[in-house]
Formats: sequence, structure tokens, C-alpha cells
Amino acid sequence: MPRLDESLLTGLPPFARLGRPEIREILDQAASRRYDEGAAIFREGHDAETFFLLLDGYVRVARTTADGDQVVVLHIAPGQLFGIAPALRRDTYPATASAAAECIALAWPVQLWHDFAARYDGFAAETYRTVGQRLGEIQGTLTQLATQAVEQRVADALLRMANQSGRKTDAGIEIAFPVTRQNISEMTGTTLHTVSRLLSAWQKAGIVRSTRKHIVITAPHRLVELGSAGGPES
DNA sequence: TCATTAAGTATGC
DNA sequence: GCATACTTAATGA
Repeated sequence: MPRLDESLLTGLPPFARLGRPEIREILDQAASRRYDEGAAIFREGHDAETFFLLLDGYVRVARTTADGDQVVVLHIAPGQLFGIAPALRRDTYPATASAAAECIALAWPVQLWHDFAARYDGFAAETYRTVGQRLGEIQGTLTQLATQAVEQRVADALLRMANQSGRKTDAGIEIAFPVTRQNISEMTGTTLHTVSRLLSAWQKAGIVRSTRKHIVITAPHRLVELGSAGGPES
């Protein structure tokens, strides 16, 4: 296996305050792993043996409800840590992670997390910060689920994905990983049929353009109007 | 307003 | 050509 380059980590928040030799130490303890689209990375409830840094691709994090429904909690973009159960003081994973697109990730044994937190300046603080941000995001979508109409929730879900993974093209902002209508329904607590109808309507209205597993938002401002910012209510 | 049922078309390995 | 993704209409809570 080729030696990993320090440039992989420089500039990323958890490692921002570290010098080259420290980053070298961290990299030398990492294993790089590849996952095909759809592959499971870890499962809810299993022993958290490893934490990860996503180098390339997108990870979908989901929880399973009592009656077996999947709920997509969030997506992880390149450069982010995930599977950081130790930061939550847990020894099992709180959710299931799978590759939304083909992924490359660095993996470390959990025991090293405490080691890193103790030895490297800013590592713990930065990871707690991202955990806090994610909790805030999850809380936001939860209250949305309870208070907002389906159309607003789907509009916001598209905007969230575009914000995190959006890559600008001439046609508009494209969501950079494959998404099915089923996936979107799992993020918004609705059915794939409703999502399909909404996307069809929005396509006719010129707001989005979608083909299978692929969505481009051609008029983001109009989606914002449909979302929590300015929906039909109030 | 939205889920469900059901029955269809399109797409890609 | 089969499984998967997606569309659409009808019905009813």
C-alpha cells in the first residue's frame, strides 16, 4: 500500500493546528479503505471499533425505527470525520453508515481517538464542534418534520444536500452523489410517490432537472421560497 | 393534504 | 431481459 500524503489532512479542521510531523504520525496509523456505492461502512448498535475520515465520496447515515423504516439522518461530505462514537462517549455506533457514492476513507482504531484528543491541540475541540453542528442540524430537521408540510420539507432536504455537496454546473447546482426518491422520502418522512410527484411538478416548473439518481437544482431561489423560509403558511 | 394501492414506463447491468 | 428507478391516476383517510 502506498504511503499516504500529508496534504490529505492539512487544512482540515481537526488537524488545522498540527504541524507536518504530527500529521505524519497520524497518517502512519491510518488505514485507507474503499467502499462501493451502497456498501455498508458500519451498522447501528455494533461495537464502535473504528472512526473514519472521508477523503472522497459521500456517506449516508441512517437509523432504523422500531417498525423497520429507515430514516436518513444526515450526509457526510469529504473532509469530515464520521463514526466518532468516542466523542459521544459511546462504545457502539448510534446509526448505520453506508456509501452513498463510491467512497475512500481513512480509518483508525477507536483507542487512538483518546490518544489524539490528548496529544494533539485542537483535535478534540474541533470534533466536538462538528458533533455539535450535526446535532443542531438533526434537531432542526426533527422540528421541521413535526411542523412543516411535506412540500417544504422536501424542498429543504434538496437545499441541504445542495449546500453540502452542491457542485455548480452551467445548468444549476447539482447534487454530487446519487439520490433516489426513496432516499429523499427517508429524509423527509414521506413516501417515494409524493417525492416523485413533487420532483415532476418542480421539473415542469423549471426549478429542478432530474434523471435517475441525479438531481440538478436549476432555480435554487424558488426552492428556498418553497422551503421553511417562505412556505405557504404564515 | 397526504398515504396507499396499483399499474404502468424507463433505465441500466 | 430482468431488477431497479421512476411516473401517474385513482381512492380514501
